[in-house]
Amino acid sequence: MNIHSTEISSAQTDPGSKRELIIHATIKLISEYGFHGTPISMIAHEAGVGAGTIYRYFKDKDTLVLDIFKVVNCAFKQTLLHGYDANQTIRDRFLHLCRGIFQYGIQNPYEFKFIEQFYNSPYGTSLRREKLFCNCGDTGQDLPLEQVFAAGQAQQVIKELPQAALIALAIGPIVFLVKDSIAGLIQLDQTTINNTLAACWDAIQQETGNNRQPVITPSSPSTDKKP
Amino acid sequence: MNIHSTEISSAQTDPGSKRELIIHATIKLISEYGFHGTPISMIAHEAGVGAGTIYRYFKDKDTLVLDIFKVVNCAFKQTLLHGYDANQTIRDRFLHLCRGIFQYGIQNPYEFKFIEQFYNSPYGTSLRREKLFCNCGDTGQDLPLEQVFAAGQAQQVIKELPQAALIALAIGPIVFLVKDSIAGLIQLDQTTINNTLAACWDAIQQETGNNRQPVITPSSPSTDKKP
DNA sequence: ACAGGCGGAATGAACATTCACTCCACAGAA
DNA sequence: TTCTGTGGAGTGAATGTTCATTCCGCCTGT
Repeated sequence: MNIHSTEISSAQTDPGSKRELIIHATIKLISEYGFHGTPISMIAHEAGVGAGTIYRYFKDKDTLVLDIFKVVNCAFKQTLLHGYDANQTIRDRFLHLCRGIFQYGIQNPYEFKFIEQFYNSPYGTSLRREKLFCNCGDTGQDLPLEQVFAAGQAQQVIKELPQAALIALAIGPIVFLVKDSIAGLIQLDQTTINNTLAACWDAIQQETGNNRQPVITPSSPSTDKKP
Repeated sequence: MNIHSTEISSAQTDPGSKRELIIHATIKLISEYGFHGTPISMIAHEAGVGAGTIYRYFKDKDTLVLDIFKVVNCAFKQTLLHGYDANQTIRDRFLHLCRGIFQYGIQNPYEFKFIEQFYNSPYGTSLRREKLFCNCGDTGQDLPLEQVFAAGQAQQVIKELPQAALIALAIGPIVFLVKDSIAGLIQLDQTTINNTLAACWDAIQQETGNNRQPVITPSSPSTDKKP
């Protein structure tokens, strides 16, 4: 068997093995310095292995990072689905998923920043464009958050905005805040998290009527491109 | 006079000059590939100048990027303040600033991603931590968005959340959406922008009473760290 | 002719990757 | 049990490449 295969064996999940040491060192360093900012020599040093050892487990630096991303991204998604109940209300399902992102980010700062880095890299965006990034066991269909939005819009509980905008309104603030937390710029307590999650819900929920204010454009007349 | 000084002279703002060509090439490439991902040779080629020429205008690669960041970041802030009226309502001032970010990002995708990259780099976060990043003519005081939040909280128009959370709720979705737009994943029309801005306001505004729902924590009992 | 901006080859440092070697666990012979 | 041969994990110096930076000669305007 080729040792470079991505098949999961006991040797590949045993913590303390060279392979796991390399993976953790890579996640930690790349989350901080980025792909091009972390030489193999630095990874080897952080992992406490020889540089050559890394090439016993991974074909090259690209493969190393790509393989790790797949594993970390899948684990992240699995975490979100833990305890997820499709029979709950739209709001509760939404809060469950968003809270999951929050908690994952706080508990796994290196993995969180690693995923972030990857998604914002040229490779990440091309993956996202081709929708190839969701083959971790799920069938390539919509993410649960997108299902919640679709269901919520059908029930007129969630605003009629493009999916991308809803995702931005939900995830954007969380990613922003978690990054600040990881950077040590703020200290997140449970109350702030709860209130922020509630605010995210306020952003996407469809109000039932009364005093909705229109958004007027004061300066620019109308710069629509495609109506 | 030292040519490496950051003082602004006519030679430094004339578009079409070697210096400007280098700056624009750097912004474009670094916004796409990041600092370590863009060699000087690539910048020289993109700018259509010799590699050595870059060192006639900038001491080294670090200085090049840092100098550009200062200029771009200041220009960005100036754009936001254009047409800003401190006598408007909290909501209108908020929308003005957020709309400005949106428009700046769409009209200046390279500069936008460049700023993003920088803020998320180790250098950027340390700058943010030390609050040194706002010396572009302003007096180092709070950003206008923070002033709006403070005033809004005093008037009980804006939620009692930490400033960092309010900023995340306001800017997070916009950054998220603009990045998707730049990556070509979505097409932003003015209606979507308006509705997203309104949703951002919904996220931070203090509701006047009635049916506020509490956010309950289903699984975790209470993981507060500092009450 | 000459001063200085400019390009790009030259330079040395840092990098990704390779490879000849060491070390160790274990199987089989004695 | 002890000795010995073997295979494969592990190593880090060696290799060739790429990078940031320097330097020198060309070329243009005066």
